[in-house]
Amino acid sequence: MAKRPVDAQVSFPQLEEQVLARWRERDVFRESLRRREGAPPWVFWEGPPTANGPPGVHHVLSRAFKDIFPRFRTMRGYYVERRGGWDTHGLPVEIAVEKKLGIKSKAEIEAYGIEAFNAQCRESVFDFLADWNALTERIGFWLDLDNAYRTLDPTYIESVWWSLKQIADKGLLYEGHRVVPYCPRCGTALSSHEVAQGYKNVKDPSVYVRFRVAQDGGPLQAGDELLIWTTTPWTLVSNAAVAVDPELVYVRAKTGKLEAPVVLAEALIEKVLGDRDGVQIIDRFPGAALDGVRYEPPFPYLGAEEYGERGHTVLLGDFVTADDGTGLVHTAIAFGEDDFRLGQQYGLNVVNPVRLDGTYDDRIGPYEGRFVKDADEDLVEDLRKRGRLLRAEVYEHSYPHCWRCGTPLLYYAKPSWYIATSQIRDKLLASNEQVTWHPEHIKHGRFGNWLENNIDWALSRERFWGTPLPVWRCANEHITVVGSLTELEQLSGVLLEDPHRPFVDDVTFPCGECGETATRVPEVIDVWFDSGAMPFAQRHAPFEGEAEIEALYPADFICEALDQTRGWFYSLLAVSALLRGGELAYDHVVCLGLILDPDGKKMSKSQGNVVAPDEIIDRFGADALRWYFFTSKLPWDGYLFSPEAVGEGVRLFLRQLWNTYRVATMYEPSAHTAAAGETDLDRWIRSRLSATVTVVTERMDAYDATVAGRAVSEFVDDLSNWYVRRSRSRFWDGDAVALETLRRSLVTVAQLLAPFTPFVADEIYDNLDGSEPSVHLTDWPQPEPRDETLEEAMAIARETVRLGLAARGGARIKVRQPLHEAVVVAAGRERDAIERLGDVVRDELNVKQVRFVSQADELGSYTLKPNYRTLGPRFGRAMPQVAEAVAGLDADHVADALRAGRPVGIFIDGHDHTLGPDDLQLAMAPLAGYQLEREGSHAVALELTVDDDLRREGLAREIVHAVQLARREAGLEIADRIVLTLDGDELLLDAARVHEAYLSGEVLAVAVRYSANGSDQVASIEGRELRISVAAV
RNA sequence: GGGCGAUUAGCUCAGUCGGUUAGAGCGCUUCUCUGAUAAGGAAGAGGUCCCAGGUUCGAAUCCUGGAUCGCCCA
Repeated sequence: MAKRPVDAQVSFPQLEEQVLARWRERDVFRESLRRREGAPPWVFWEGPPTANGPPGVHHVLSRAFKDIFPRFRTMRGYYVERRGGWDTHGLPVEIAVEKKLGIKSKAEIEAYGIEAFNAQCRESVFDFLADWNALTERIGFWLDLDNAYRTLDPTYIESVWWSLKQIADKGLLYEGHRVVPYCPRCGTALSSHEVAQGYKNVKDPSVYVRFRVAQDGGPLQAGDELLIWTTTPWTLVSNAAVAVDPELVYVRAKTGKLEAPVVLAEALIEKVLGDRDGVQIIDRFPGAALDGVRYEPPFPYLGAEEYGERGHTVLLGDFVTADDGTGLVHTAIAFGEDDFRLGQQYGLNVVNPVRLDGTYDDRIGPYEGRFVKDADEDLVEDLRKRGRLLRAEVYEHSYPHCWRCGTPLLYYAKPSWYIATSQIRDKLLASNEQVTWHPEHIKHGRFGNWLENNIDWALSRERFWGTPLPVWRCANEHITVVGSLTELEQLSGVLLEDPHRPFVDDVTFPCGECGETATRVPEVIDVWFDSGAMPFAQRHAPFEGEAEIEALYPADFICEALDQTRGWFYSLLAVSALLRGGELAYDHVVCLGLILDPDGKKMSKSQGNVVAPDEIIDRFGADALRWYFFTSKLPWDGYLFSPEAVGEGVRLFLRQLWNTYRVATMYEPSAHTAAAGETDLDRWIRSRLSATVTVVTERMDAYDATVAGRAVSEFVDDLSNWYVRRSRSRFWDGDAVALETLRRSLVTVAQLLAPFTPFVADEIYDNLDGSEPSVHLTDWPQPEPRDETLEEAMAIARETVRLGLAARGGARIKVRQPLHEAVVVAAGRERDAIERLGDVVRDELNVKQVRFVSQADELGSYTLKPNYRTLGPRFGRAMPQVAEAVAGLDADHVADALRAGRPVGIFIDGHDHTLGPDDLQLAMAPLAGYQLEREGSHAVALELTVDDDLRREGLAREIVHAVQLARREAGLEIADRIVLTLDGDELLLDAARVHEAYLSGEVLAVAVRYSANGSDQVASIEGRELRISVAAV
């Protein structure tokens, strides 16, 4: 029996707090782990969030999915360690601290002191830890927060160092150049995220410049002019080469305005030269023909020899388009991504005449010391004077600026440390190949493409708060990569308690090769490497615990939002591949979509459309929010989030479940009903339950919470709207079998729901069963054998009822008015089904009997349709003729034939063909004059004649209804016995007398009196007056 | 500019292997039932399956191109 009464007006948020208290008291989470000790492990990795801001509703999404599958797997018998983790390093943390301190540049940070600055960072990353921990618990995300790993811990950093040394030992760590968006004023590179914040529409010069060909080459002659276009004249002083598309068609042409022939893409003649008519094309050739042509640079400050052999020549590039410009692209190695890559490809030296503060160095003679952007105008004027300018315009476009100080960013080649991931691309792809992605398209789409185009991992950041790059270098450029704190101690004699900057910067040691002093390079590493190292770093491996990293891989399950494809999903895979080759890093990934507001806009603070999780949870509860995320749609396409949508789930599912559960606690089983035995209805709901267990298990095994959850909700609907509804009178009688069937169903539902809505599931379990301290400590239910015949029969019976009720609706006869007969068209299995469940059908339709006709003739006629699904493949092109032939058949005749098991012949294209029962679809057509509802091959008709007996019976039911209302009006409890006094219209009183036993039973009257009474309530039944008095006894 | 995804009823979403009357819930209208739970049941209105081509006997579904939105990258 239930331990507690159940409040119909439950507050789910309050209930959840009670359940949380019970979990704490009974130590349920830890107990769930203890009980599975020694069981097969199922490995989950937590992708660490940063706790320097409050958690949002999108964090609840990922945390809900990170919870549901571990809970499910635990119930399935696995040991699922769930260790929390915090990402603690990185530029966002630094920026938050800069804001707090009111400083804006690296110089200011250095002035403030790196030690003090990093101390601030260390503190701020846990500013919102309490919020995160509270939310994690409140939403029922079972995660070991007490032992959470933190990327700032020396043990964690040491594991990261170890892995970097492994990578360096394989020759995959190197220093190279990289073009980054750089703010010359702040003296720092910006992350892509920061760059995205700072785009502004600006007017830049747009100049077409003439480069004179230096010597004959290919189709060109010395003195010809290459036309190039740029919006950054300041980069022309370090022009290194010109790029053309090898396949694009170029021309050598004479214009009226210039003496020398010019060279440009044919497609752009009009755009560049203004008109086509005055242009005389001398020669046409593909860009490949220009390969190697030597030209004179626009400015004399840096000679070709500075760049190497291919300096100031035409190169072939795959990024050149004929969309704008001239089809010949000015290439300045140090100032553009494409330029830089092309330079690498052709072995050009990186020559950068711009200082870190954005001014030219002494190599650019007259311009030395000038801020590059400010030199644009003078440089253009210089070109004009020397006859090197074709024309100069103003060009409006969007260009990135520093979001902090507004300075235009420069794309700028800087030295940087790389991991040569492009060398292990095959291993990355091999590892990805073994991953099961949800949704599947990520694998060869977004993620696979990204891996295919893998470029080396730019590992270093010139910042302060991060894992220091464990690389030491001496004056002779000898490199030492340090793999542990102990190793550093052995080299230097210093054992660092805190390996962060600035302490680590002070550690030096004599170089192992030459004995010169080695000092650490200044960089810290990309935070993504931190998180990618979590599989081993969270355990301080290989220094503690597992000495073999291999034992820690792979994860069975990880889950993050879509934006992690190039983030954590990549860093995990890459770190794994760097250390372990192409082995599987993680088996299943659930990749969640983004949460948008109801208008489809991304939630952001500046838009003011952010929904705080507490707002939803306080109103509807955590179960409601979880349920919404799991079942409202497939999670990877993103959500249009609104509180109302969450509320709908509460109303439609949680309330229905709760009320069904409440029914199960309202009635006591009574001994005398125990022998009544099990009915078809009981067997039906058990079979449905079993089917539900099967489907939920299967879908959850496949990481499909959506379909699994919806299957549970369909079952609860069947339980509530059919089983409970049909079992009311048995519950009222205390039928032990019915009550036990309901209770058992709900306990199993609670188990199925435990991973979805852990609070309400546990409350139901605890109150209805409670043999374990929590539903989360039970084993996942096993399906029992099903009775599919009965399930099908019930479906047919319910369909029959549906049609019958529709027929009543059509005839406008209330359900309370009994009718003699329902006539049902059904044969074979269908007839068996309806006969078997005849009580249900008669009762629901309120008819005295159900009569069957096996043919439609009495109620309507058949129509006939070809089954395209079977006939299409067979007849193909002849299908229209088949359809025509079928339409020509006599439907009733065919129905007879098929019923008798005889095939039907048609004649097509001079051949006879035989059609079987599967090839034809019979449907009912209505016949006039009957109150008939039909659908497909089903039909139900009602006999509408109401005689006096039926009329009295109908009136008796109306009276019952009226008395029930009077009881309620009088404030009586549901089980109160009454003395009933009736007076009024004689026809009504007559009906009451005839059906007095029925009436008394329904309204719990110990006696019925027919007389006038002072305290009457007046009811009107079909316009006749009935005065009712109810007196509790 | 490139990649990936999405587009189905007023709203939120399903739609299996291509099969001929495209579904559900919510909302709306009408009715019904209430000893059934802020419920239940019946009926109704509501659709250019984003657009245009193509493949096919047959396309919401497959192919090509385009539009719009979102994400990622440049």
